[in-house]
Amino acid sequence: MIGEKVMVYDPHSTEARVQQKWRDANLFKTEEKPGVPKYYCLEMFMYPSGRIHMGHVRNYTIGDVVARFHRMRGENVLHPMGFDAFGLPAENAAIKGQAHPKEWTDANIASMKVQLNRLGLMYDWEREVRTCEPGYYRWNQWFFLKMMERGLAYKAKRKVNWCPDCATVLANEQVEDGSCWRCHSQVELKEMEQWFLRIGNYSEELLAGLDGLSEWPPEVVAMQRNWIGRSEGAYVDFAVAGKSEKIRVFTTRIDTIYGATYVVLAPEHPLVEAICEPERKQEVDAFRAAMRSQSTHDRATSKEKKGVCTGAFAVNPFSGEKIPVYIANFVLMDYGTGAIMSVPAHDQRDFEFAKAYGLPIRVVVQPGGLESENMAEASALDGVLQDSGPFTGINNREAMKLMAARAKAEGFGEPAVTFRLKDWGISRQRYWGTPIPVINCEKCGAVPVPENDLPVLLPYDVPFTGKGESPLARVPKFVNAKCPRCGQAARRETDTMDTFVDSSWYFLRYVSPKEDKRPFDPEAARYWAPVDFYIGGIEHATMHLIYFRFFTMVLRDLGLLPFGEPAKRLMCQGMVIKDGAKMSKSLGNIVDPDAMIERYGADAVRLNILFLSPPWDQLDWKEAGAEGAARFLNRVYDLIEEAAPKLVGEAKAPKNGEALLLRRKTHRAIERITAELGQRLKLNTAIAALMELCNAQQAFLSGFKETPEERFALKESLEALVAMLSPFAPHLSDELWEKLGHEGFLALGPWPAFDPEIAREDEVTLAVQVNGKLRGQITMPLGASDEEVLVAAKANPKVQAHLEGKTIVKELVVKDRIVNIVVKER
RNA sequence: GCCGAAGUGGCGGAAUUGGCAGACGCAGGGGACUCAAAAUCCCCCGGUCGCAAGGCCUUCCGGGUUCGAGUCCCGGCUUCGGCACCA
Repeated sequence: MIGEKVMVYDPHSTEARVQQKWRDANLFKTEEKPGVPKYYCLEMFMYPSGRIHMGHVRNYTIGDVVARFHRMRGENVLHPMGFDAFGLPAENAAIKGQAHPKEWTDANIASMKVQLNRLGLMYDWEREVRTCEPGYYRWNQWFFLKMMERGLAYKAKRKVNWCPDCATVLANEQVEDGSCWRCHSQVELKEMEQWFLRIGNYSEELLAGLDGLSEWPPEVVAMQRNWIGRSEGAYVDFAVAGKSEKIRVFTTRIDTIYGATYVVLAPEHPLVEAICEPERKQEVDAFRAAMRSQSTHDRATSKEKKGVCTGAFAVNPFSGEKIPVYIANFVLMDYGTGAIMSVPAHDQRDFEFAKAYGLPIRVVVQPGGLESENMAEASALDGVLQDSGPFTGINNREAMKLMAARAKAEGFGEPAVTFRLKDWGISRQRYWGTPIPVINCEKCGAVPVPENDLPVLLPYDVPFTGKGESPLARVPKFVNAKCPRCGQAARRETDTMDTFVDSSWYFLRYVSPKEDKRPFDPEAARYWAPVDFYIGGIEHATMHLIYFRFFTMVLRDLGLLPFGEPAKRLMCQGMVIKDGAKMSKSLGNIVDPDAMIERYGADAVRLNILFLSPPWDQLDWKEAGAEGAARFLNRVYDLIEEAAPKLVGEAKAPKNGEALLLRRKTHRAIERITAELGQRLKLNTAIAALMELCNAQQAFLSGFKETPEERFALKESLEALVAMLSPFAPHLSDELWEKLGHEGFLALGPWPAFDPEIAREDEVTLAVQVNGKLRGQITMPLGASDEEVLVAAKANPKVQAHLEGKTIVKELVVKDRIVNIVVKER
């Protein structure tokens, strides 16, 4: 009975006291230690929105547990935190007149740091990175200049999302169901000059690199693969009858080219003007205008195939056949060549369009029994070519290669690979971001700012109206500049960079955050990078995590890094929801971590959020669970309080009895928990194992006989429990470690050593089945022979009852596990 | 539509990857302690038949492979994510 205890532990005073000790000892400071194995544990840094939420608590607690575990095992752990401090919410606060983005951001960071520290997270704050500081963003500008030098950054006119009411460009993320997220007016497409980074140059490597990411979640790898969207096929040039123009199409099914019955251009295709017959011009112009005014959203969601004929005819280079040229809504300008050959018999979209406009359908790939006249849908099956000139009778897969080769040989096409991944548009008409380091000169064009003039500082005093172009355009001191090339008056670029640029290389800044001559110290980077373990939300699978990989490859090609992949292992933690819905202000179901900590203490909050489910599963937050976690911590506290005084005295390793059994349980727990934390990362079952060990210790203590053997076993077991609890509940553990007579901090170890000799069972319980049904259990020495096991199994009365009057057909023994006796009626 | 993940007690979830389904915890029921309550401690807790011993059923549904399937294969249903006219 432990029940008489009056004093229960108070998490608040304990946590405050222990944290003070950590601070006094500067326990979380990190530096390179040559020769000591390093471990770089990184959680995606946070946007300083003002308050942390349960998603942050989960993400950062997972990272903290892993970081602490590795540190306890003697590795040199880098575990930094910083702030993704540029971005729209800060600017919106300014537009609403609340505060300048800088003040708003700084205040939020200050309060969020307090919240993070309350959780007891092991961060080396001397390495903190804030992307809105000139010391950080100047390197964004520097990378941009390097990319310009290499032709990886370029300016081009592209269509962007445009909100007519706010008179500004919106990022894709700011378009909600085709409407402006702020004023809800319909978003239009507008052509604007934008800066792009040539991520497309890295398509092949980004794709190939996925094969090496064996420690990334397969679903993230799959998402990236789809996003990159590699597609093998061929370009084919169709001459336009009676004109000099040629239409280049991209197709993955060149084998079906004899079945092409028309050609379609995207409405925006530059050739439309030139090839359109005069009598069709009016109709064509009207259609193009209609497409132009249609929102991105409407165009993407309406599946109806619509188009008009241009009156022109294209010549099939294989057959010489003349087929009509259309423009239609389902052909996109920004994929392939913006033009397709249509084969209605073998492509569903082409089929639908042909049906709607009465165009011929012609089967050329015959899988067997297919008739052009009565098809209900297109056929994508393989087969033998028919009506295909010299290729008739050849298998279509074979024909693909032959036909692409022929196109190349005859000069009207070539094999080709296209990607869905598009170059990365980084221009934002915003204030709170990295100024793009370019000066626009009437004579010299877009001229890079000389390296020596970096950083291009973001001016402080700007008008925040929320209307029109970037607020920077209204700051004459910023805009007016001299062309670095010719010295004439020129205009500074007023767009700022997408904030995904900031987060693409922050992991490298942490290795030498104070460096001011270079973005990072290459020596330190060689020591710490790449990241060993990276944790964040899956929502970044095709955004941040692609940019992050792309930047690493570019930096490698700039000679700054010896590797091209930024993170070895990735975990995406699951979303935290409440009552089946995502936590949000509008639903009023936000759980405030501060209130939870107030009630149960940081240790209990940490333990609870990890115990409820595996880290990668969605988690429905239950407040009741925190009570369970707090209860467990209290039990551990009581246990140590009661046991500690009894541990003083002679201790000797037991050879048998209850004490040996406790040692066995202890070492099995060490084995299990070490594997969970080191490899599997199912932190919930690691906690369950701690609870089981604690239960065993309580039972042991209630019958404690205070012999040297029992003392030895209990002391070892309690020390293991407290040490293994410490990554999860670091405050209480440090306190209890002291009660057990130790000095120092558990963050520094030791992690308990596992002894397989002690963990090994000498007896096992085997299940005995008859015809696959459990009928009894037998206890045998470990490693008992099949014969011995069968004798014992058949001697078991419950088993016997089921063998009586039957013939044994087969006997199976799985060593140390199970016996199955198969019988049939006599 | 395509790609991916998942479906186990009242609930969150376990199950060493083919070997005793339901660990650990939450909620619930019963008891102890208490004048009483809280806290704590002990016992029970998938369904069903049975006084009991015990039997039968049970991992979304239907088939299959196997001595043996939550786990593997085929077909279907449901939920959640991602992409979405990508030629």
